[in-house]
Amino acid sequence: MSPAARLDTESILRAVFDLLDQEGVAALSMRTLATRLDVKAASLYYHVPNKAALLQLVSDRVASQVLAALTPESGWRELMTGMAHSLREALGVHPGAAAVVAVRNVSPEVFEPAVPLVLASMHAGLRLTDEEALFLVQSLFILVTGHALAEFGEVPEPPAAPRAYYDTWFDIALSTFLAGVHARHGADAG
Amino acid sequence: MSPAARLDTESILRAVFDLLDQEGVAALSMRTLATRLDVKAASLYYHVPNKAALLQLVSDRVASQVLAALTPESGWRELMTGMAHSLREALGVHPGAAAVVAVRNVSPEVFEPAVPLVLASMHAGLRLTDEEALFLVQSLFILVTGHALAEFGEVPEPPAAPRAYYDTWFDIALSTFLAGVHARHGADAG
DNA sequence: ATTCCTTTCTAACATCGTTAGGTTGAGACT
DNA sequence: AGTCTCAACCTAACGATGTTAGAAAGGAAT
Repeated sequence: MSPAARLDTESILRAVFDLLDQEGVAALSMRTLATRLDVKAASLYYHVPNKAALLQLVSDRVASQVLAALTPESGWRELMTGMAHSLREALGVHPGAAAVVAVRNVSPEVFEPAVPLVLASMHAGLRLTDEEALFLVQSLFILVTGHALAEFGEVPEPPAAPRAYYDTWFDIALSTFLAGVHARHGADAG
Repeated sequence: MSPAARLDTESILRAVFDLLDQEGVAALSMRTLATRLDVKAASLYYHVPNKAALLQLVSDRVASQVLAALTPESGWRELMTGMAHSLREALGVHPGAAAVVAVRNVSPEVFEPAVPLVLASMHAGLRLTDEEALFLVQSLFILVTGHALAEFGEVPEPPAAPRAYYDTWFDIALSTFLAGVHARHGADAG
């Protein structure tokens, strides 16, 4: 080591979230980001390969938070409602991140470690293949992300409709999807 | 009129779709677009206020195509499967447009005219309020769009998985959602 | 011919992501 | 102590972007 590093990937990522939350995705440039960190833009490239990789980090961070919040040994319904709610909450805390997460697929390194837990829960009370289980979970992810995107289009402009509107929409979308999962794969149904 | 207009909003929009299809959203700049039309970039601004408005036109065009394909006097299931399939087909024909459509809400001017038809179909065989019906339709829209986005992330790079993978995923997501709608609101259920 | 009005142009602005190459300064080694 | 090394930052510049102001072009109307 040498001149006590002012920067690292983690601190940069934190600044990205701050900037995203306060100014929105449109205000996120390598220069505005660097300014927040009392540094020049080029310095960021020592810690991060490029902007795309930085945004992928944002997406993966949100996803890994959601996956880390999963409770093992739970049933499929608990898993899916938990996932949906914690994802929605994460995107509610970081509204500017919704537009970033929505257009990016989660990295396999982030998703794959959670697969066994997901499959175990999905098979607890459901009759389906592994492939079907993962498809359903990914679809739920898409549904929640897309919903958040509709709510926080271009932060920080406030949503067009009141919060309650999106809350009920979310509840309806979620419970409808879960009802479909139960109807098609529920252990007590066909 | 004067020097026989080479440009109009419609021809520009066509060129946007062509460019989107062939080179992807990353290659769509006002300059590349103008070059395709044998014109300089600034000329576009006589016909379109800015790039954001142009992308909104793309989104609205896709949406209005989908809504125009709806068959009146149909049941809710026919409506929703028809919507889902024609939206997926439209985004399959214009893969680069998926990223554009996904991050934009459909303009009210495009959506509202279709509301009566949508509500009539949704009420044919379903017990729910108007608000619930619209929520479900919008959720389906989000689901299909998000799915297409996962498939065609950054066109024209080919998808990571084979076509069949996304086909079965799509079928599972759609039929699960529809099963949920039926389970929760089917006229013969509770 | 001259005027008028629509459409396109040239030229420029600020900002963007990114790279090449120079500077700094703390710890390691003699 | 002096010197070397190398991580971590800087300056400066590149080309590309969206956008605007204002000039030019060229039919249509007088």
